[in-house]
Amino acid sequence: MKKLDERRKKILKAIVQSYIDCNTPIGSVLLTKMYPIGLSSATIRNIMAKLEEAGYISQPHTSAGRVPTEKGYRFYVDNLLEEQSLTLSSDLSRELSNKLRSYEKNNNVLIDEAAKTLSSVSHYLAIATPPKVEDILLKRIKFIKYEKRQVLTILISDEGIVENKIIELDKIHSQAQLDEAAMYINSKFSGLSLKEARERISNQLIKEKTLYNRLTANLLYIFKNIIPQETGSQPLNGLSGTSYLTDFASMKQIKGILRAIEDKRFMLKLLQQISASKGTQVIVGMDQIIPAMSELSMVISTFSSKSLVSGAIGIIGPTRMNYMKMIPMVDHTAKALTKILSKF
Amino acid sequence: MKKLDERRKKILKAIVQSYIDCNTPIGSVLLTKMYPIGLSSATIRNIMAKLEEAGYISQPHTSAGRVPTEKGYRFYVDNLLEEQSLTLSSDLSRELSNKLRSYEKNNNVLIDEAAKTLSSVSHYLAIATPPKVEDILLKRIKFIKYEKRQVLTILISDEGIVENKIIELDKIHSQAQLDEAAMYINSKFSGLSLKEARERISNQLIKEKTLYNRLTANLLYIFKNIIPQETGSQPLNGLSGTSYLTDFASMKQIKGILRAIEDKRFMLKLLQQISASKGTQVIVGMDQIIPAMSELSMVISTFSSKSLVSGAIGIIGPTRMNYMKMIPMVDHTAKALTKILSKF
DNA sequence: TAATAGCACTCTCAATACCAGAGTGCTAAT
DNA sequence: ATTAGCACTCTGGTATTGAGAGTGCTATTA
Repeated sequence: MKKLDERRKKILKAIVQSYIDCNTPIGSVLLTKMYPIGLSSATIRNIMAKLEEAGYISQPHTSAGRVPTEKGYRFYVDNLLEEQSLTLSSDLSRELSNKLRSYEKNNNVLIDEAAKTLSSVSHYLAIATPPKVEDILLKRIKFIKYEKRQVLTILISDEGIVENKIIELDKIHSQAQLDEAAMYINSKFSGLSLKEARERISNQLIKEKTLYNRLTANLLYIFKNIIPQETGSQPLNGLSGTSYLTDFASMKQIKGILRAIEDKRFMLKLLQQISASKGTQVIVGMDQIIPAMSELSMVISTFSSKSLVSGAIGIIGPTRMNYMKMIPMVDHTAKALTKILSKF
Repeated sequence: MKKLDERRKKILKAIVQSYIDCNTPIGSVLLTKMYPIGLSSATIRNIMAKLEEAGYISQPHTSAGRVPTEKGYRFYVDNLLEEQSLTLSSDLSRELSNKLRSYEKNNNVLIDEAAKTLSSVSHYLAIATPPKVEDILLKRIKFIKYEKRQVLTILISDEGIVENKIIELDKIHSQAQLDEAAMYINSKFSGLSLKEARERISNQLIKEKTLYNRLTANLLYIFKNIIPQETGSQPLNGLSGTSYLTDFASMKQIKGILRAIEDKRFMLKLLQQISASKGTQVIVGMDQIIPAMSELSMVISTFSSKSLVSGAIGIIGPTRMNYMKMIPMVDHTAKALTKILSKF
């Protein structure tokens, strides 16, 4: 799998790069002209034949040039991109960071803006998944007497207000009573993730009905129902550059992508894929995830906030995209996001 | 402009409808076969020549059939669609209403869901603009002492909580002090629209600096800044069925539409267009609004909530869509939305 | 006199043929 | 081991052609 001698690597790299440049199958003659390899076209042809046999490149038809296969791209990304060349121009790097810094305040807007910036510099589709709501750590809950039997309930995490709702109790209670109940609930559940909190409440409500007074039990129940669920119906948070789709995707691919975006199950699969390992990674050929999305690739990276809740941000483009530019771009953006989120 | 005799109307209607059905230019012979008009193809040809001269239909090229022009569609929609035929099957009507009723709770989700339903039954792109934030009527503002100098500020309207934020004051104040300031502010501004409120505060802060004590002035200032602005950057609220685009739009059109959606200025233009008159209306040929969107039409309707704040919901499809089905669909959905929103 | 049948004409679209260009694999020579 | 040379193959663009569909005009009919 990995035993390609130096000469073959060199040729493969040249093929991939010129294919990325020209978007046209690469023939042996053309290659000798573009790259100053000290070899004749005939020799290149021999090497190409070997590379094809090994599955790294293929011919669209007899007597066309060669095109990298998925395996070819994979190898290129993994072994042929040297670290040193993966740097962002300092101009671009500054531009990315600055744009983001101006949106520090609001997390959702920040993530949206990150996707927007990424798509506008890459000219590909940018997507960002917000941090999983369920993993947010609860700081405290607050009940505020509002009007008659109505109570304003607020869920607060380190990142700010998570959820708030006006709910209606069956009886009128004083603010002091509410405070007492809140204090009790906080003592038991603050510090947990929302998911854990919900689960624990469910258990306790069943087991120890008698432990709580009526009000506390009521509020606990309400608390549980207020915790936002990962419904899968909420719209995709950061999504930008859909109009670039027409530049690099076919009708079929566009349909596939748009459907995936609306569907949201796509995002879940995606998250599974990438959450396995941290850092920036490249998915070559997305037909594994969504059929009809072959020929498309993804460069994606994870970011995280102070409380270690993490999301992902990246781009979707043609498999023949310029990885040398795109990888550092995504990487930088994700790191900038992490920096800003952690500071807050 | 309107003086088409009965026979010509009949022919125009037949042309438009069969073009909608077949999506192919309609010739005189074909027409006589499909519709039992008591006329021969030669006669039809004569009439067609007149209709073409008057600008209602056109030929893609000599010796192809005729295709309706925008003017032709316009006339068809305005004069040739009889009221009686514009009814929804009761099945579909029930389906639409039921689906919506299950989302009564949350306005934004409700509107999203309405768009989703609309796109899934029409197979076209559905869009919905949420009510203008600026027109929401302010019910009251509330300041809640939170922690040390921090204060939780909540904006409430008839529809529920509009905005909330934790802000930081320069000094510590008691809840009583905060309540007093809130009471004062409420007495002055509750009942106004958010827009009006903001404007008035600006004026008063300039003119009557001396009238308020330090805290009230501070809170007024904060209040003003918290009022959500129509920034144009917030993502489009209800948008569904983008993947259907590939079924009826060309690459160019898709690009145009996607760009418009991301841009949001599109929505403003749109709202201007339709807010002029209430009810369901048809925009034939959207190149007026967005160039590159010719051949596309829109069926859109307004809806409103209790406090008369109104939004719009509709579909975008090919100009040759089936208006007889689409108009009642959109109409019904908008009415159902209004019903649900008013009840709440 | 309005409607119609017939006919010559026009234009598109699909199929076919053809050719230049680019690329390959193989063989023989260096 | 590398290379030059050559015969062969395949695509993509450009003509060419013929069938099909539709029109406008004219002569005919009721």
